[in-house]
Amino acid sequence: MSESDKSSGRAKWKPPKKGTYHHGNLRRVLLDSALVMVEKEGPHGVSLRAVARLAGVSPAAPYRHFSGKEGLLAAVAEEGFRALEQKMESASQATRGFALAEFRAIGFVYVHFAARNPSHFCVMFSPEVSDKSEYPSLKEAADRASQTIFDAIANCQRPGLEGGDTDPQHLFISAWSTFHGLATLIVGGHLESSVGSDAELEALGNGVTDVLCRGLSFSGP
Amino acid sequence: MSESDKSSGRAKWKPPKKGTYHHGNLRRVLLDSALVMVEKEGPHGVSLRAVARLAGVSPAAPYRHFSGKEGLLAAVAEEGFRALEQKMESASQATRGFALAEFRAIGFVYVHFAARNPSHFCVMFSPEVSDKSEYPSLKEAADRASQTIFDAIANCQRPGLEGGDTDPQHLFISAWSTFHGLATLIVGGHLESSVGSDAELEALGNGVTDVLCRGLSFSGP
DNA sequence: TGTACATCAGTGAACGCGCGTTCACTGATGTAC
DNA sequence: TGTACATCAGTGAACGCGCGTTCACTGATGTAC
Repeated sequence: MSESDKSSGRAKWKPPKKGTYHHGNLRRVLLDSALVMVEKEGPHGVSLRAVARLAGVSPAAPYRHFSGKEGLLAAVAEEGFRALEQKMESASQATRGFALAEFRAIGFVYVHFAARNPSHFCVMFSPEVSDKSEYPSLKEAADRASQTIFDAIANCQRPGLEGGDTDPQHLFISAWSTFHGLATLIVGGHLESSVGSDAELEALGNGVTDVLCRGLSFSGP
Repeated sequence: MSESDKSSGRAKWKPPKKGTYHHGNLRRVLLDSALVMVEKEGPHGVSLRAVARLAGVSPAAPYRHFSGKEGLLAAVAEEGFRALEQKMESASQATRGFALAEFRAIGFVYVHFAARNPSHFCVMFSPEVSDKSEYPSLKEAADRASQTIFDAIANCQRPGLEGGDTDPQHLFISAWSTFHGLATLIVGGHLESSVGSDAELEALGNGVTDVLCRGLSFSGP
Protein backbone atom coordinates (compact mmCIF):
# COMPACT_ATOMS: atom_id res chain seq x y z
CA MET A 1 0.00 0.00 0.00
CA SER A 2 1.11 3.54 -0.67
CA GLU A 3 1.38 5.93 2.23
CA SER A 4 -2.09 7.33 2.05
CA ASP A 5 -3.61 3.96 1.37
CA LYS A 6 -1.96 2.76 4.50
CA SER A 7 -3.40 5.57 6.54
CA SER A 8 -6.89 4.67 5.36
CA GLY A 9 -6.54 1.55 7.46
CA ARG A 10 -6.88 3.92 10.39
CA ALA A 11 -7.23 1.97 13.57
CA LYS A 12 -4.90 -0.81 12.60
CA TRP A 13 -6.92 -3.64 13.97
CA LYS A 14 -6.39 -4.58 17.54
CA PRO A 15 -8.18 -7.52 19.11
CA PRO A 16 -11.17 -6.12 20.97
CA LYS A 17 -10.71 -8.70 23.67
CA LYS A 18 -8.26 -11.45 24.16
CA GLY A 19 -9.17 -14.81 22.74
CA THR A 20 -12.19 -13.27 21.11
CA TYR A 21 -13.82 -15.17 18.34
CA HIS A 22 -15.26 -12.38 16.30
CA HIS A 23 -12.88 -10.27 14.38
CA GLY A 24 -14.55 -6.97 15.00
CA ASN A 25 -12.99 -5.05 12.17
CA LEU A 26 -12.93 -7.50 9.34
CA ARG A 27 -14.61 -5.34 6.74
CA ARG A 28 -11.98 -2.67 7.12
CA VAL A 29 -9.16 -5.20 7.06
CA LEU A 30 -10.55 -6.84 3.93
CA LEU A 31 -10.75 -3.52 2.12
CA ASP A 32 -7.15 -2.78 3.04
CA SER A 33 -6.01 -6.24 2.04
CA ALA A 34 -7.70 -5.79 -1.30
CA LEU A 35 -5.77 -2.57 -1.82
CA VAL A 36 -2.54 -4.35 -1.05
CA MET A 37 -3.37 -6.97 -3.64
CA VAL A 38 -4.28 -4.38 -6.23
CA GLU A 39 -0.97 -2.68 -5.64
CA LYS A 40 0.91 -5.90 -6.13
CA GLU A 41 -1.05 -7.51 -8.94
CA GLY A 42 -3.33 -4.93 -10.48
CA PRO A 43 -7.10 -4.85 -10.07
CA HIS A 44 -7.63 -8.10 -11.96
CA GLY A 45 -5.05 -9.88 -9.86
CA VAL A 46 -7.29 -9.63 -6.85
CA SER A 47 -8.78 -12.89 -5.69
CA LEU A 48 -11.21 -13.12 -2.88
CA ARG A 49 -9.45 -16.14 -1.43
CA ALA A 50 -6.12 -14.35 -1.44
CA VAL A 51 -7.65 -11.30 0.18
CA ALA A 52 -9.10 -13.50 2.91
CA ARG A 53 -5.76 -15.21 3.32
CA LEU A 54 -4.03 -11.86 3.64
CA ALA A 55 -6.54 -10.86 6.27
CA GLY A 56 -5.90 -14.09 8.13
CA VAL A 57 -9.39 -15.37 7.77
CA SER A 58 -11.16 -18.30 6.11
CA PRO A 59 -12.16 -18.07 2.44
CA ALA A 60 -15.83 -17.88 3.33
CA ALA A 61 -15.51 -15.06 5.83
CA PRO A 62 -15.65 -12.17 3.33
CA TYR A 63 -19.15 -13.23 2.35
CA ARG A 64 -20.36 -11.91 5.69
CA HIS A 65 -19.39 -8.43 4.53
CA PHE A 66 -19.56 -8.37 0.75
CA SER A 67 -21.78 -9.93 -1.85
CA GLY A 68 -18.75 -11.52 -3.46
CA LYS A 69 -15.61 -10.56 -5.24
CA GLU A 70 -17.20 -7.87 -7.35
CA GLY A 71 -18.95 -6.47 -4.31
CA LEU A 72 -15.63 -6.13 -2.54
CA LEU A 73 -14.07 -4.30 -5.47
CA ALA A 74 -17.08 -2.05 -5.76
CA ALA A 75 -16.73 -1.18 -2.09
CA VAL A 76 -13.06 -0.38 -2.60
CA ALA A 77 -13.95 1.87 -5.52
CA GLU A 78 -16.71 3.57 -3.60
CA GLU A 79 -14.40 4.25 -0.71
CA GLY A 80 -11.95 5.73 -3.18
CA PHE A 81 -14.51 8.10 -4.67
CA ARG A 82 -15.62 9.18 -1.23
CA ALA A 83 -12.07 9.89 -0.15
CA LEU A 84 -11.36 11.80 -3.34
CA GLU A 85 -14.53 13.81 -3.04
CA GLN A 86 -13.78 14.65 0.54
CA LYS A 87 -10.28 15.85 -0.29
CA MET A 88 -11.60 17.95 -3.15
CA GLU A 89 -14.24 19.39 -0.88
CA SER A 90 -11.60 20.35 1.69
CA ALA A 91 -9.47 21.99 -0.95
CA SER A 92 -12.52 23.76 -2.23
CA GLN A 93 -13.42 25.15 1.16
CA ALA A 94 -9.88 26.28 1.80
CA THR A 95 -9.97 28.41 -1.31
CA ARG A 96 -13.60 29.48 -1.36
CA GLY A 97 -14.25 32.79 -2.95
CA PHE A 98 -11.29 32.49 -5.24
CA ALA A 99 -12.77 30.56 -8.10
CA LEU A 100 -9.61 30.02 -10.06
CA ALA A 101 -7.59 28.98 -7.02
CA GLU A 102 -10.40 26.61 -6.12
CA PHE A 103 -10.40 25.07 -9.56
CA ARG A 104 -6.64 24.64 -9.54
CA ALA A 105 -6.67 23.17 -6.07
CA ILE A 106 -9.30 20.63 -7.04
CA GLY A 107 -7.37 19.60 -10.11
CA PHE A 108 -4.26 19.13 -8.06
CA VAL A 109 -6.11 17.06 -5.50
CA TYR A 110 -7.29 14.80 -8.29
CA VAL A 111 -3.80 14.21 -9.61
CA HIS A 112 -2.28 13.98 -6.16
CA PHE A 113 -4.87 11.46 -5.05
CA ALA A 114 -4.12 9.26 -8.04
CA ALA A 115 -0.38 9.47 -7.57
CA ARG A 116 -0.54 8.71 -3.87
CA ASN A 117 -3.37 6.16 -3.93
CA PRO A 118 -2.72 4.34 -7.18
CA SER A 119 -4.52 1.20 -6.05
CA HIS A 120 -7.66 3.05 -5.22
CA PHE A 121 -7.47 5.06 -8.42
CA CYS A 122 -6.99 1.90 -10.50
CA VAL A 123 -10.01 0.21 -9.04
CA MET A 124 -12.14 3.34 -9.31
CA PHE A 125 -11.64 3.39 -13.06
CA SER A 126 -11.17 -0.28 -13.65
CA PRO A 127 -13.55 -1.87 -16.14
CA GLU A 128 -14.07 -4.59 -13.52
CA VAL A 129 -16.54 -2.46 -11.67
CA SER A 130 -17.51 -0.12 -14.42
CA ASP A 131 -21.09 -1.27 -14.60
CA LYS A 132 -22.02 0.86 -11.66
CA SER A 133 -25.73 0.32 -12.10
CA GLU A 134 -25.48 -2.68 -9.82
CA TYR A 135 -23.86 -0.59 -7.15
CA PRO A 136 -25.97 2.53 -6.77
CA SER A 137 -24.01 3.90 -3.84
CA LEU A 138 -20.82 3.56 -5.87
CA LYS A 139 -22.44 5.41 -8.72
CA GLU A 140 -23.58 8.10 -6.37
CA ALA A 141 -20.12 8.55 -4.91
CA ALA A 142 -18.61 8.75 -8.39
CA ASP A 143 -21.21 11.25 -9.51
CA ARG A 144 -20.63 13.44 -6.50
CA ALA A 145 -16.92 13.58 -7.23
CA SER A 146 -17.63 14.50 -10.86
CA GLN A 147 -20.04 17.16 -9.79
CA THR A 148 -17.48 18.78 -7.54
CA ILE A 149 -15.13 19.22 -10.46
CA PHE A 150 -17.92 20.45 -12.66
CA ASP A 151 -19.03 23.06 -10.15
CA ALA A 152 -15.53 24.38 -9.72
CA ILE A 153 -15.33 24.94 -13.46
CA ALA A 154 -18.69 26.59 -13.79
CA ASN A 155 -17.62 28.93 -10.98
CA CYS A 156 -14.69 30.13 -13.03
CA GLN A 157 -16.74 31.22 -15.98
CA ARG A 158 -17.24 34.97 -16.29
CA PRO A 159 -20.34 35.71 -18.31
CA GLY A 160 -19.52 38.16 -21.03
CA LEU A 161 -15.82 37.47 -21.01
CA GLU A 162 -14.03 35.11 -23.35
CA GLY A 163 -15.25 31.58 -22.83
CA GLY A 164 -17.75 32.84 -20.30
CA ASP A 165 -20.72 31.66 -22.26
CA THR A 166 -19.40 28.33 -23.45
CA ASP A 167 -21.38 25.31 -22.38
CA PRO A 168 -19.62 24.44 -19.14
CA GLN A 169 -19.90 20.79 -20.08
CA HIS A 170 -17.33 21.44 -22.80
CA LEU A 171 -14.94 23.05 -20.39
CA PHE A 172 -15.53 20.20 -18.00
CA ILE A 173 -14.52 17.62 -20.57
CA SER A 174 -11.33 19.51 -21.36
CA ALA A 175 -10.41 19.86 -17.74
CA TRP A 176 -11.31 16.33 -16.73
CA SER A 177 -9.43 14.95 -19.71
CA THR A 178 -6.34 16.85 -18.72
CA PHE A 179 -6.36 15.94 -15.06
CA HIS A 180 -7.45 12.39 -15.68
CA GLY A 181 -4.86 11.94 -18.39
CA LEU A 182 -2.04 13.20 -16.21
CA ALA A 183 -3.24 11.04 -13.33
CA THR A 184 -3.48 7.97 -15.53
CA LEU A 185 -0.05 8.46 -17.05
CA ILE A 186 1.50 8.89 -13.62
CA VAL A 187 -0.21 5.84 -12.18
CA GLY A 188 0.74 3.81 -15.23
CA GLY A 189 4.36 4.82 -14.82
CA HIS A 190 4.44 6.34 -18.28
CA LEU A 191 6.03 9.63 -17.32
CA GLU A 192 9.74 9.73 -16.92
CA SER A 193 9.35 12.77 -14.73
CA SER A 194 9.88 11.83 -11.15
CA VAL A 195 6.85 12.35 -8.96
CA GLY A 196 8.26 10.88 -5.79
CA SER A 197 8.16 13.99 -3.67
CA ASP A 198 5.13 16.20 -3.29
CA ALA A 199 7.18 19.12 -4.56
CA GLU A 200 7.99 17.34 -7.82
CA LEU A 201 4.41 16.27 -8.19
CA GLU A 202 3.21 19.78 -7.58
CA ALA A 203 5.57 21.22 -10.15
CA LEU A 204 4.32 18.75 -12.72
CA GLY A 205 0.67 19.33 -11.85
CA ASN A 206 1.15 23.09 -11.91
CA GLY A 207 2.78 23.04 -15.30
CA VAL A 208 -0.05 21.08 -16.83
CA THR A 209 -2.67 23.14 -15.02
CA ASP A 210 -1.09 26.38 -16.24
CA VAL A 211 -1.52 25.25 -19.81
CA LEU A 212 -5.06 24.12 -19.15
CA CYS A 213 -6.12 27.34 -17.47
CA ARG A 214 -4.64 29.46 -20.20
CA GLY A 215 -6.48 27.31 -22.70
CA LEU A 216 -9.72 27.69 -20.84
CA SER A 217 -9.13 31.44 -20.66
CA PHE A 218 -9.34 31.27 -16.90
CA SER A 219 -7.28 33.87 -15.21
CA GLY A 220 -7.29 36.16 -12.23
CA PRO A 221 -7.35 35.28 -8.57
CA MET B 1 -14.44 -6.25 -32.31
CA SER B 2 -15.03 -2.68 -33.33
CA GLU B 3 -15.08 -1.82 -37.00
CA SER B 4 -11.43 -1.02 -37.35
CA ASP B 5 -10.40 -3.94 -35.25
CA LYS B 6 -12.41 -6.13 -37.53
CA SER B 7 -10.66 -4.81 -40.60
CA SER B 8 -7.31 -5.63 -39.08
CA GLY B 9 -8.28 -9.24 -39.53
CA ARG B 10 -7.73 -8.57 -43.21
CA ALA B 11 -7.78 -11.76 -45.17
CA LYS B 12 -10.42 -13.47 -43.09
CA TRP B 13 -8.81 -16.84 -43.08
CA LYS B 14 -9.59 -19.14 -45.92
CA PRO B 15 -8.21 -22.66 -46.04
CA PRO B 16 -5.17 -22.55 -48.30
CA LYS B 17 -6.00 -25.97 -49.62
CA LYS B 18 -8.84 -28.33 -48.98
CA GLY B 19 -8.35 -30.79 -46.19
CA THR B 20 -5.10 -29.15 -45.32
CA TYR B 21 -3.68 -29.82 -41.94
CA HIS B 22 -1.81 -26.64 -41.27
CA HIS B 23 -3.79 -23.60 -40.54
CA GLY B 24 -1.68 -21.17 -42.47
CA ASN B 25 -2.83 -18.00 -40.81
CA LEU B 26 -3.15 -18.93 -37.19
CA ARG B 27 -1.05 -16.15 -35.72
CA ARG B 28 -3.27 -13.54 -37.33
CA VAL B 29 -6.43 -15.34 -36.26
CA LEU B 30 -5.20 -15.65 -32.68
CA LEU B 31 -4.44 -11.95 -32.49
CA ASP B 32 -7.91 -11.14 -33.75
CA SER B 33 -9.52 -13.61 -31.39
CA ALA B 34 -7.66 -12.03 -28.51
CA LEU B 35 -9.06 -8.64 -29.52
CA VAL B 36 -12.55 -10.07 -29.53
CA MET B 37 -12.04 -11.40 -26.04
CA VAL B 38 -10.64 -8.11 -24.81
CA GLU B 39 -13.67 -6.35 -26.17
CA LYS B 40 -16.00 -8.71 -24.39
CA GLU B 41 -14.21 -9.22 -21.10
CA GLY B 42 -11.50 -6.61 -20.76
CA PRO B 43 -7.79 -7.29 -21.04
CA HIS B 44 -7.68 -9.44 -17.92
CA GLY B 45 -10.60 -11.53 -19.13
CA VAL B 46 -8.46 -12.96 -21.86
CA SER B 47 -7.52 -16.59 -21.44
CA LEU B 48 -5.25 -18.38 -23.80
CA ARG B 49 -7.49 -21.42 -23.87
CA ALA B 50 -10.52 -19.32 -24.74
CA VAL B 51 -8.60 -17.55 -27.48
CA ALA B 52 -7.60 -20.91 -28.93
CA ARG B 53 -11.18 -22.10 -28.66
CA LEU B 54 -12.38 -18.99 -30.45
CA ALA B 55 -9.85 -19.62 -33.18
CA GLY B 56 -11.04 -23.20 -33.48
CA VAL B 57 -7.76 -24.71 -32.49
CA SER B 58 -6.39 -26.87 -29.67
CA PRO B 59 -5.24 -25.23 -26.42
CA ALA B 60 -1.62 -25.99 -27.19
CA ALA B 61 -1.60 -24.52 -30.68
CA PRO B 62 -0.94 -20.90 -29.67
CA TYR B 63 2.39 -21.93 -28.20
CA ARG B 64 3.68 -22.39 -31.75
CA HIS B 65 3.28 -18.66 -32.24
CA PHE B 66 3.60 -16.99 -28.86
CA SER B 67 5.65 -17.59 -25.77
CA GLY B 68 2.48 -17.84 -23.73
CA LYS B 69 -0.43 -15.76 -22.64
CA GLU B 70 1.63 -12.70 -21.84
CA GLY B 71 3.44 -13.02 -25.14
CA LEU B 72 0.16 -12.98 -26.98
CA LEU B 73 -0.99 -9.84 -25.19
CA ALA B 74 2.34 -8.19 -25.81
CA ALA B 75 1.97 -8.95 -29.50
CA VAL B 76 -1.50 -7.44 -29.51
CA ALA B 77 -0.17 -4.32 -27.81
CA GLU B 78 2.73 -4.06 -30.19
CA GLU B 79 0.46 -4.36 -33.17
CA GLY B 80 -1.64 -1.58 -31.66
CA PHE B 81 1.30 0.76 -31.25
CA ARG B 82 2.44 0.06 -34.77
CA ALA B 83 -0.99 0.78 -36.19
CA LEU B 84 -1.29 3.96 -34.15
CA GLU B 85 2.14 5.13 -35.17
CA GLN B 86 1.39 4.46 -38.79
CA LYS B 87 -1.84 6.41 -38.68
CA MET B 88 -0.11 9.30 -36.96
CA GLU B 89 2.64 9.21 -39.54
CA SER B 90 0.09 9.37 -42.35
CA ALA B 91 -1.67 12.29 -40.75
CA SER B 92 1.65 13.93 -40.25
CA GLN B 93 2.65 13.57 -43.87
CA ALA B 94 -0.69 14.85 -45.09
CA THR B 95 -0.16 18.08 -43.17
CA ARG B 96 3.58 18.47 -43.45
CA GLY B 97 4.80 22.01 -43.44
CA PHE B 98 1.90 23.19 -41.34
CA ALA B 99 3.16 22.48 -37.88
CA LEU B 100 0.02 23.33 -35.99
CA ALA B 101 -2.23 21.40 -38.36
CA GLU B 102 0.15 18.48 -38.05
CA PHE B 103 0.02 18.59 -34.29
CA ARG B 104 -3.75 18.78 -34.25
CA ALA B 105 -4.07 15.96 -36.74
CA ILE B 106 -1.84 13.73 -34.68
CA GLY B 107 -3.80 14.42 -31.54
CA PHE B 108 -7.01 13.61 -33.30
CA VAL B 109 -5.59 10.38 -34.66
CA TYR B 110 -4.67 9.38 -31.12
CA VAL B 111 -8.17 9.96 -29.81
CA HIS B 112 -9.82 8.49 -32.87
CA PHE B 113 -7.68 5.39 -32.68
CA ALA B 114 -8.66 4.83 -29.07
CA ALA B 115 -12.34 5.37 -29.72
CA ARG B 116 -12.43 3.08 -32.70
CA ASN B 117 -10.03 0.41 -31.46
CA PRO B 118 -10.84 0.30 -27.78
CA SER B 119 -9.58 -3.25 -27.38
CA HIS B 120 -6.22 -2.44 -28.82
CA PHE B 121 -5.99 0.73 -26.80
CA CYS B 122 -6.87 -1.10 -23.58
CA VAL B 123 -4.19 -3.69 -24.07
CA MET B 124 -1.61 -1.10 -25.09
CA PHE B 125 -1.96 0.64 -21.76
CA SER B 126 -2.95 -2.31 -19.66
CA PRO B 127 -0.75 -3.01 -16.66
CA GLU B 128 -0.74 -6.64 -17.82
CA VAL B 129 1.95 -5.94 -20.31
CA SER B 130 3.37 -2.82 -18.81
CA ASP B 131 6.73 -4.30 -18.04
CA LYS B 132 7.88 -3.81 -21.57
CA SER B 133 11.48 -4.67 -20.81
CA GLU B 134 10.68 -8.28 -21.58
CA TYR B 135 9.31 -7.34 -24.96
CA PRO B 136 11.85 -5.05 -26.58
CA SER B 137 10.01 -4.79 -29.86
CA LEU B 138 6.89 -3.73 -27.99
CA LYS B 139 8.87 -1.10 -26.16
CA GLU B 140 10.33 0.11 -29.41
CA ALA B 141 6.92 0.41 -31.04
CA ALA B 142 5.58 2.31 -28.03
CA ASP B 143 8.57 4.62 -28.02
CA ARG B 144 8.23 5.36 -31.70
CA ALA B 145 4.62 6.37 -31.22
CA SER B 146 5.58 8.63 -28.32
CA GLN B 147 8.34 10.18 -30.34
CA THR B 148 5.98 11.05 -33.16
CA ILE B 149 3.82 13.06 -30.79
CA PHE B 150 6.84 14.66 -29.24
CA ASP B 151 8.25 15.73 -32.58
CA ALA B 152 4.99 17.27 -33.66
CA ILE B 153 5.00 19.41 -30.54
CA ALA B 154 8.59 20.50 -30.83
CA ASN B 155 7.79 21.53 -34.41
CA CYS B 156 5.16 23.93 -33.18
CA GLN B 157 7.45 25.86 -30.91
CA ARG B 158 8.51 29.24 -32.18
CA PRO B 159 11.77 30.30 -30.61
CA GLY B 160 11.46 33.78 -29.22
CA LEU B 161 7.67 33.73 -29.06
CA GLU B 162 5.65 32.92 -25.99
CA GLY B 163 6.31 29.37 -24.92
CA GLY B 164 8.86 29.02 -27.67
CA ASP B 165 11.67 28.34 -25.29
CA THR B 166 9.91 26.10 -22.84
CA ASP B 167 11.36 22.65 -22.44
CA PRO B 168 9.37 20.74 -25.07
CA GLN B 169 9.12 17.86 -22.62
CA HIS B 170 6.78 19.99 -20.54
CA LEU B 171 4.58 20.76 -23.49
CA PHE B 172 4.65 17.10 -24.40
CA ILE B 173 3.34 16.08 -21.01
CA SER B 174 0.50 18.58 -21.22
CA ALA B 175 -0.48 17.47 -24.67
CA TRP B 176 -0.15 13.77 -24.03
CA SER B 177 -2.14 14.11 -20.80
CA THR B 178 -4.93 15.85 -22.63
CA PHE B 179 -5.18 13.45 -25.54
CA HIS B 180 -4.63 10.40 -23.42
CA GLY B 181 -7.16 11.55 -20.87
CA LEU B 182 -9.80 12.17 -23.47
CA ALA B 183 -9.06 8.83 -25.10
CA THR B 184 -9.22 7.00 -21.78
CA LEU B 185 -12.47 8.61 -20.74
CA ILE B 186 -14.07 7.76 -24.08
CA VAL B 187 -12.89 4.16 -24.00
CA GLY B 188 -14.04 3.81 -20.41
CA GLY B 189 -17.47 5.09 -21.35
CA HIS B 190 -17.20 7.94 -18.89
CA LEU B 191 -18.29 10.71 -21.23
CA GLU B 192 -21.95 11.20 -21.75
CA SER B 193 -21.19 12.91 -25.02
CA SER B 194 -21.98 10.62 -27.86
CA VAL B 195 -18.99 9.66 -29.95
CA GLY B 196 -20.71 7.20 -32.22
CA SER B 197 -20.20 9.06 -35.47
CA ASP B 198 -16.90 10.39 -36.65
CA ALA B 199 -18.43 13.83 -36.84
CA GLU B 200 -19.38 13.78 -33.17
CA LEU B 201 -16.00 12.44 -32.24
CA GLU B 202 -14.30 15.12 -34.27
CA ALA B 203 -16.32 17.85 -32.65
CA LEU B 204 -15.37 16.58 -29.22
CA GLY B 205 -11.72 16.18 -30.15
CA ASN B 206 -11.60 19.61 -31.72
CA GLY B 207 -13.10 21.26 -28.69
CA VAL B 208 -10.55 19.75 -26.38
CA THR B 209 -7.72 20.41 -28.80
CA ASP B 210 -8.73 24.04 -29.15
CA VAL B 211 -8.35 24.51 -25.43
CA LEU B 212 -5.07 22.68 -25.42
CA CYS B 213 -3.57 24.66 -28.28
CA ARG B 214 -4.61 27.96 -26.80
CA GLY B 215 -3.04 26.86 -23.53
CA LEU B 216 0.16 25.89 -25.28
CA SER B 217 0.15 29.23 -27.06
CA PHE B 218 0.20 27.43 -30.35
CA SER B 219 -1.52 29.34 -33.09
CA GLY B 220 -1.24 30.10 -36.74
CA PRO B 221 -1.50 27.77 -39.68
C1' DT C 1 10.55 -36.30 -61.60
C1' DG C 2 10.96 -39.16 -57.47
C1' DT C 3 12.31 -40.05 -53.02
C1' DA C 4 14.20 -39.67 -48.36
C1' DC C 5 14.13 -37.03 -44.68
C1' DA C 6 14.16 -32.86 -41.61
C1' DT C 7 11.23 -29.54 -40.03
C1' DC C 8 7.02 -27.39 -39.09
C1' DA C 9 2.44 -26.70 -37.08
C1' DG C 10 -0.82 -28.80 -35.39
C1' DT C 11 -3.42 -32.55 -31.80
C1' DG C 12 -5.39 -34.14 -27.56
C1' DA C 13 -4.61 -35.87 -23.13
C1' DA C 14 -2.82 -34.79 -18.87
C1' DC C 15 -0.69 -32.16 -14.88
C1' DG C 16 -1.46 -29.44 -10.85
C1' DC C 17 -3.45 -25.26 -9.31
C1' DG C 18 -6.17 -21.58 -7.42
C1' DC C 19 -10.43 -19.80 -7.96
C1' DG C 20 -15.55 -18.30 -6.42
C1' DT C 21 -18.98 -19.90 -3.95
C1' DT C 22 -21.94 -22.89 -0.92
C1' DC C 23 -22.88 -25.47 3.10
C1' DA C 24 -23.67 -27.13 7.61
C1' DC C 25 -21.52 -25.93 11.56
C1' DT C 26 -20.14 -23.44 15.99
C1' DG C 27 -18.64 -20.32 19.27
C1' DA C 28 -19.33 -15.43 20.71
C1' DT C 29 -22.34 -11.72 21.45
C1' DG C 30 -26.25 -9.18 22.85
C1' DT C 31 -30.88 -8.85 24.55
C1' DA C 32 -35.45 -9.71 26.95
C1' DC C 33 -37.18 -10.89 30.97
C1' DT D 1 -27.79 -10.27 38.43
C1' DG D 2 -28.80 -14.58 35.96
C1' DT D 3 -30.45 -17.10 32.33
C1' DA D 4 -32.51 -18.54 27.93
C1' DC D 5 -32.25 -17.80 23.44
C1' DA D 6 -31.84 -15.45 18.88
C1' DT D 7 -28.56 -13.60 16.05
C1' DC D 8 -24.14 -12.69 14.39
C1' DA D 9 -19.59 -13.62 12.39
C1' DG D 10 -16.73 -16.68 11.90
C1' DT D 11 -14.83 -21.96 10.39
C1' DG D 12 -13.29 -25.51 7.33
C1' DA D 13 -14.46 -28.86 4.05
C1' DA D 14 -16.24 -29.48 -0.29
C1' DC D 15 -18.09 -28.55 -5.11
C1' DG D 16 -17.07 -27.98 -9.88
C1' DC D 17 -14.52 -25.23 -13.00
C1' DG D 18 -11.34 -23.18 -16.21
C1' DC D 19 -6.87 -22.01 -16.34
C1' DG D 20 -1.63 -22.10 -18.22
C1' DT D 21 1.44 -25.11 -19.64
C1' DT D 22 3.82 -29.52 -20.97
C1' DC D 23 4.23 -33.70 -23.42
C1' DA D 24 4.63 -37.25 -26.76
C1' DC D 25 2.56 -37.59 -30.91
C1' DT D 26 1.44 -37.07 -36.04
C1' DG D 27 0.35 -35.51 -40.39
C1' DA D 28 1.72 -31.90 -43.80
C1' DT D 29 5.23 -29.34 -45.94
C1' DG D 30 9.43 -28.23 -48.15
C1' DT D 31 14.04 -29.34 -49.61
C1' DA D 32 18.40 -31.76 -51.20
C1' DC D 33 19.86 -34.79 -54.23
